[in-house]
Amino acid sequence: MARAKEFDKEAAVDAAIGAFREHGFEGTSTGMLVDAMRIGRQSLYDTFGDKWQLYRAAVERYAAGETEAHIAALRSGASALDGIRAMLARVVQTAGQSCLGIGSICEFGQSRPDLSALHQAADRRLKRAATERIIEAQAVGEIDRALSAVAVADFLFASVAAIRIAARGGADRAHLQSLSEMTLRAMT
Amino acid sequence: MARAKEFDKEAAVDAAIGAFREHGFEGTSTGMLVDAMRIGRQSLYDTFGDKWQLYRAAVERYAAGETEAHIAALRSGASALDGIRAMLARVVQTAGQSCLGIGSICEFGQSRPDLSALHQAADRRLKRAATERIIEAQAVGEIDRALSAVAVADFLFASVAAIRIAARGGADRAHLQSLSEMTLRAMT
DNA sequence: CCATTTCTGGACTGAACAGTCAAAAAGGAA
DNA sequence: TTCCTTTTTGACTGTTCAGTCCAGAAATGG
Repeated sequence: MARAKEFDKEAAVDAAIGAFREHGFEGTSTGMLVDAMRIGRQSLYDTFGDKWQLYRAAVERYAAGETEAHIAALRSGASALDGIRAMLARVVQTAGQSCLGIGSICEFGQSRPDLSALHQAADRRLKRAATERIIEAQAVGEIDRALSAVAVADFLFASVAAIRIAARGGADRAHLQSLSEMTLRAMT
Repeated sequence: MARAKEFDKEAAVDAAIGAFREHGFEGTSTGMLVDAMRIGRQSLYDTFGDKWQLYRAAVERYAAGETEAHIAALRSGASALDGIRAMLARVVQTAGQSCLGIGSICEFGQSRPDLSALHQAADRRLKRAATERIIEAQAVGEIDRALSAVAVADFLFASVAAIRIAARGGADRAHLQSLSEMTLRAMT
């Protein structure tokens, strides 16, 4: 055996997430990453390969955490609709920090298949969970039965993106709250 | 007097818009701009100052054109609601190209006041026009009178952003169509 | 046709960039 | 301790970047 790593890999990725979400991939230099992650330059390259692979690792970890939080909120409510409300409330509350997922999609669109694959995987997981909860809500009449549950789930996460972009553009809490109310209105 | 400019400044900015909307500010090099705009490197610096000023000019012109198109669509319909439908239909149809406004907000957030000022100006103009039309629609009962017209306008443009991001993320026409229908559902 | 200005193209500059190297330091196993 | 392996550190490399400079060609109006 030999010397053990001094830093925590996941904590380092979290720090990278913080840098990338604020400045994007192109706007974040390796110097900024080294500073933010508090590790040596070589450790970065040894551990993650290169800047792009680190970015992918950051997007993947961010997506996993965000997906988990969304699903936990969805399941938290007493009723299914309460779960959806809780999810939107969390989005409004945390909208002060920009979303790495949206930033990544805006910056690269469909031009990097390896990145798109990460987004699609998170998206599927998220929409499956939401669709289940929406069907539940429809069963008890909390959400209009005439609507396609999948279409409602699509709309729900499109609205999450809308709220986050509005926040990034400078909208205040009250405006975001209003957007989330309109979102709920569309489905009930 | 002396030689007149050979290239059309506005056409050059349009070409810059094409480059910036696809790759963002940081992702677009001056070399790419010179190629896209079909002008000499020196002409670019003589005419626009530097890369950032060119970017601002691009965002400004893009915002002006997009605002104009949205307002024209809003006013095109026989009824006010038809105008809103027309606007959303145009957004769905043109969602194949990424939006420079959204890209710009995602990339820079509130960190560049000169950029934020451009966005705010376009936003105000757009929301004023939309609010007028929404009030009109409420008067004839096409849109729920219980809603705040301003909140509906906010939601409408948030939904435009949502549709465009969904498209950038790979959603097909049918999905975007469904999002626009849900948007209309929230206000009627 | 001359003076003036602009366009073009390429060469250039200093800074910032992503990524590498090699020596020093640190841990565990014998 | 000694030896081997890995991490760390900071200096280093070649490239690309934004922006400048220059010289010649082209176009306009006096």
